Amino acid sequence: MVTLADVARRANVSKMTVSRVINHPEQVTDELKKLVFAAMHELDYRPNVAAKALAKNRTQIVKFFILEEISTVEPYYMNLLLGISLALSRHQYSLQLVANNSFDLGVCDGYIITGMRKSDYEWISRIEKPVILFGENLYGYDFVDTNNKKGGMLSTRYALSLGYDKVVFVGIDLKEAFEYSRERGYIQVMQESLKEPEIVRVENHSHKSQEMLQKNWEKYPKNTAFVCASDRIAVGIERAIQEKGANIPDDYGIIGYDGIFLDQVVSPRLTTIRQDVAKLGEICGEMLLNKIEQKGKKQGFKLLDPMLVKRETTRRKGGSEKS
Amino acid sequence: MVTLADVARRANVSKMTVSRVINHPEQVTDELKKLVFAAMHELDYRPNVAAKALAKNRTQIVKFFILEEISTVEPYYMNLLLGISLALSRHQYSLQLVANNSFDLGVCDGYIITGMRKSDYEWISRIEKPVILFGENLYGYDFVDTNNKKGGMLSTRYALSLGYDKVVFVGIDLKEAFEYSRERGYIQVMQESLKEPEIVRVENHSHKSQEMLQKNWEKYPKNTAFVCASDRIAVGIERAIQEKGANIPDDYGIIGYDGIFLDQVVSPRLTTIRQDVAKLGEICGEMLLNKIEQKGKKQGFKLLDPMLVKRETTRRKGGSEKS
DNA sequence: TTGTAGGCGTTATCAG
DNA sequence: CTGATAACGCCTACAA
Repeated sequence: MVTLADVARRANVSKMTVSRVINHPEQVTDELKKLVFAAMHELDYRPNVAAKALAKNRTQIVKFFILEEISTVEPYYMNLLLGISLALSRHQYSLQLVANNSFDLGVCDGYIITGMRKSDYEWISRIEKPVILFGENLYGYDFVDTNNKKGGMLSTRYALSLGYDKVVFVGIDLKEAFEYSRERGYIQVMQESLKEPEIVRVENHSHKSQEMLQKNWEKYPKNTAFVCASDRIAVGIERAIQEKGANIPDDYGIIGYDGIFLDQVVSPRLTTIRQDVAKLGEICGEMLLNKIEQKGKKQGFKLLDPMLVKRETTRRKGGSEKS
Repeated sequence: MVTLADVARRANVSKMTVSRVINHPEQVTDELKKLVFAAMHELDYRPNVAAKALAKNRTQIVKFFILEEISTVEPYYMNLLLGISLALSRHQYSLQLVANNSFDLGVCDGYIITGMRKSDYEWISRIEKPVILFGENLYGYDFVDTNNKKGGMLSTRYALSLGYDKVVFVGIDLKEAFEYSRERGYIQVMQESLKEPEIVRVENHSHKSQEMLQKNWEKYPKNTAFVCASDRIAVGIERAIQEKGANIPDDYGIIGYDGIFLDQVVSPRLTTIRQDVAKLGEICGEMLLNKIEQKGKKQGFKLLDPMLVKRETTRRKGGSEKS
């Protein structure tokens, strides 16, 4: 195993100079830096994480809390984790996952928390180490999310542009910020278009949205588009329409939200709002590492713009659009 | 921070005695052990992972390699990861995820690898640190999986018991061990029942199995059951049958394989073979930790029995069965 | 069975 | 700007 000392010997400097080249390069002359880098490269030096952690009184571990029922967790979480892990690895951090509401905080340098609901506010506020939330919130916690309002605007605007007469928002029956933001985007675009918003909310299960539409079928005449707050909901809407024998996308349009996995596995494939979840994960990781580095300093929030993915549950305007 | 030294002082023993109580309790008298445990408890002592790692020349890190295209990865991987992480955490290990075929092995104590194909054999065999595969293989690597043959037998036997006349196996178009095992289970039960096996293979996408069935619809008369090698495939089969306006489960039965997420999100809900993926993950983690502890000693393999989950894509025999 | 001394690889601190 | 020294908390090896 190559250590700092080996590199130091090779470069004819002290261990401290090597250490500084790594951690405080601005304190070292360019000349020495060059020498040291060369030596590190020749010897293929890999810093020893444990030693660093010990010396700095760190763990180099981040915990990822999933507060939702794991069975209802969206499949895109896998991508989120990949992104997080990527960012952490770059800084020699690694990951522990915590689910099932085991409130044991354990030993680590910081937390990424997802699926926070109002009721979690209290105990999260007690955590002393740095925390970043995945998912927007109104409690002042630092967070990362897609721009949910923009997502709602994107899909609504697109539905209107395709000439659907009635555009209904099918939301998730949760009083949470991300949901309100998507609805706000919908409402804003509707009002700008001088249309009356119409929102219905269901649990985030395909069978619930399916049931909702079956029961209220007569409320939705032909030429209606359903702008949904999740792909799960969109899938249920799609099934209900198919059951009625109506035509998708000519009579009815559907736009989902999430764009990972589920959208691909139905037929016709969902037009949806895609979030770059892996990227979001990366940003989460970086933000947390910064916060750790800065002794818990507030980081604010970061919103990533979502994209519209045009597929088979909405009409074509004509022209060639990507599938 | 409470250290070994603090505990030692409190218990009026040396640091080494405390260390021994933790790592080699058999070398310490019961009397002292009691004292030490009491002291640890009173002080809420938590061992410092970094220090331990440094002293033992370990990293306390395990890498998880995903060799499949991440976009085709099954949603159940999230549960697998939770299981792995749980096992690792118990032994103060943490996790790094690696995807996108970045062949950088990095620094860690061992690897869990999933999605290995024949072409990966070569480079995996070069890895010096302990490796456990998730997914059965014929190359002598230690692995953890469900009993795929048993899974194939379970679903085939159930289909036959429900009186479906023809029972067809819709497999995944991959020359891999897990697929062969599922097929073997199917074939064995068919032969025991003096029925002719009939196997068709498609890519593991719902649209592919759907297409297959659309094209070959006339081959499958009423009273056929499709035993599928994945829920994805089963979902496509279900859609194709519905398109034809045939009745599920009376005219046609469907049984999937995996039992996480996808089975719940279609309608009617899939009868399927469920794997306890989180448990599998836990076992993976434990097996790897053992292997690390035993300096790379061969661990063999561990198969977990899958379960049949009876839902709505197969007939009822009568009686009350869980949904 | 228990204790002592030394070292694991890194970084902070202080001196030059 | 660079170097020597002393931690960081634990474990191995050896001594008692």
